[in-house]
Amino acid sequence: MKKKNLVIVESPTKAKTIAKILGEGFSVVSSMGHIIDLPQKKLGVDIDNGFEPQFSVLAGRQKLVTLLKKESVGKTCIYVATDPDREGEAIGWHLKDKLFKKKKVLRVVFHEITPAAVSAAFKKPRNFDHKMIEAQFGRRVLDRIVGYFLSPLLWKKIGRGLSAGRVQSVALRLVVEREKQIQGFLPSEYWEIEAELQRVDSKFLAKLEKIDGKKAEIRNKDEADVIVKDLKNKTFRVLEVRKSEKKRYSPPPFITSTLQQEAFNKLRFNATKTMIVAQQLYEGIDIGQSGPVGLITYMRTDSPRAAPEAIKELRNYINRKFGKAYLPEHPNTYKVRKLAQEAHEAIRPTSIEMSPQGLKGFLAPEQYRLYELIFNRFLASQMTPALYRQTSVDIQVQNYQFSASGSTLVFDGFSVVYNMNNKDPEKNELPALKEDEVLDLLNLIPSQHFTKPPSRYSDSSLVKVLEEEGIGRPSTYAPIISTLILRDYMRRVKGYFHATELGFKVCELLVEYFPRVMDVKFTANLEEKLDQIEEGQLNRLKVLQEFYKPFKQRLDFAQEHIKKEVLVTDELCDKCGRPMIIKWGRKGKFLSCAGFPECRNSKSITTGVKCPQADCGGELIERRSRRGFFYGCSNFPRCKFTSRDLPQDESKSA
DNA sequence: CAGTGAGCGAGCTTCCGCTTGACTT
Repeated sequence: MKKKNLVIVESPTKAKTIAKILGEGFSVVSSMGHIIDLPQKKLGVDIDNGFEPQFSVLAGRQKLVTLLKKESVGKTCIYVATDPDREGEAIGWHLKDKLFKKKKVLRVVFHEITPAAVSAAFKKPRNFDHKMIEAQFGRRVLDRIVGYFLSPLLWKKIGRGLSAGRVQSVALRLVVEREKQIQGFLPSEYWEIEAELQRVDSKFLAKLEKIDGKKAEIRNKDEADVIVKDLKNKTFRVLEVRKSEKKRYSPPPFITSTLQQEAFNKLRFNATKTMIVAQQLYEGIDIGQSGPVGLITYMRTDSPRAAPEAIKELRNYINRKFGKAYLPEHPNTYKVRKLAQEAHEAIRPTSIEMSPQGLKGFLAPEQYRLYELIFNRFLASQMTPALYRQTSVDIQVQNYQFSASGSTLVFDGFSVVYNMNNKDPEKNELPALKEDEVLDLLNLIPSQHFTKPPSRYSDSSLVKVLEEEGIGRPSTYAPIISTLILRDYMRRVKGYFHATELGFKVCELLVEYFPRVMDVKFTANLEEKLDQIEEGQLNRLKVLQEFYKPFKQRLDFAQEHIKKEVLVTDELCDKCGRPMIIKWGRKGKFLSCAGFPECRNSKSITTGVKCPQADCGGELIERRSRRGFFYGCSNFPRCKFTSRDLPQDESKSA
């Protein structure tokens, strides 16, 4: 039978699934994201003419355009089934507007790729939502203006090839500010005193909490010694025993941000690796059936909702495998984040019957580990809470008060399959205690501590803040991190981000001259306005005008007032005697004669660490390649020494 | 996982958000 209709979706995997559901009569092709966009080489926004965007076919996408046109020949209707969010609406509209102006084009939306949802959607197609498209155009144009105005400012004032943008620059700010907190942190000493107590034959530890009714603050050894001495041979008496029951609720199924966080915390995958492996699971694995099978739903999502069919299947599974006690009376539901667009459902296994163990032989080790994580998280999401019995006890010793607490697991619930990162699980088992009971003091243990600075961001914690603040989208969390590293604004050292000197410089310039754009809340405010455009209460032109006027003023001011940074060193040019200055080139920093271009002398900046190769005499230089940073010898190519880390220089440790 | 580079500045770089592929060395 001849196919009468054309369906366009965004992802090829989705195209395959939908083709199967729709069957005969529909030809399904994918756009692979945006085909039409602003040009890359120029601004592409007519600022004086209502900020009109100049959209054209993206470089390298012409082939796809030809294919789509060919596919459309002889079709009665084109159904645009791109994702049901702002971007999807715009992708679809561009297709209609630029490629199929004279054709019959209808919009179809569904939030789950299940036969029921897809069939229902095709029964009630609609027209394009122009308010939604306007909101996307507004977002697109604002981002273009911010990025393509600020980046050249950085080229002019700091160095070539740098970049700035609404999202990346705020992410950079978070990392830089954390770095500053760490640099400025002064550790302060404090002491804790624990008492080892005994009742009949069971022992436990209690901590000194209060002195004279106030929080105990012990600053040094002398103070601790005085207290320890004072406490010896005193009576420890139980003041109060409190008992409570605590529920720990099951976690929601994964969305992109939480998957990236947990994959880092539990598997040590960075955000990019998590997405690569998830993509493999989504696209399909050969599991001995005819053709590959997609093991998980779409991995770029901000919604924790799961398809009703999937929840039904899961509840049956829980009942069968774990029993009634693990199945809540009603399905668990989870809150959707405020800025979520909910185009896709949660990340979950496509079938709960495909257990990780059963697939182990077909999966690469990292695929297995990620699939197991996703599988167990989804499983846990529809199970009953874990139940704990908590006991806490206060113990009085004259004007001192000690406390101890312990908790015991009464019922494991969801935690039988998924471990949330609990704080130290109950090492302190408390005996049964009664009020007024006197305890034997076995030992007093004072211990020295220092306050610690906040820890640096990791893939996990950075993605967490970005998501909480509404900065970036599921498809961009991993690329944001990659960009900041690529620009050398920060480096990943053992999984944690260290802001670089360049990162500091760029951040400080932007914060000083563009405080509004650099505000962490800027994106959330923008999102509110975009929502208002979608609701018809605001128009795109107004949003852009309000933003642009003060922005342009600040830009002009910055252009005029920021002096091109010249970093003079104490080194002198060995050709002309003028001082050497630091410049940022394509491959990082280098020393240039201040007399450039009359004197073209340049040198590498050495680390001051000698090359460890015997009889080499060179010094190590930081090098930059496509794969990141490393240290090489100044005598290259004669000496080919390289190292990822800076070796310890014995000549320097005096 | 191993291995990355050889001058950088004079005409180039850049955004955010969708999505995967890849004629060349």
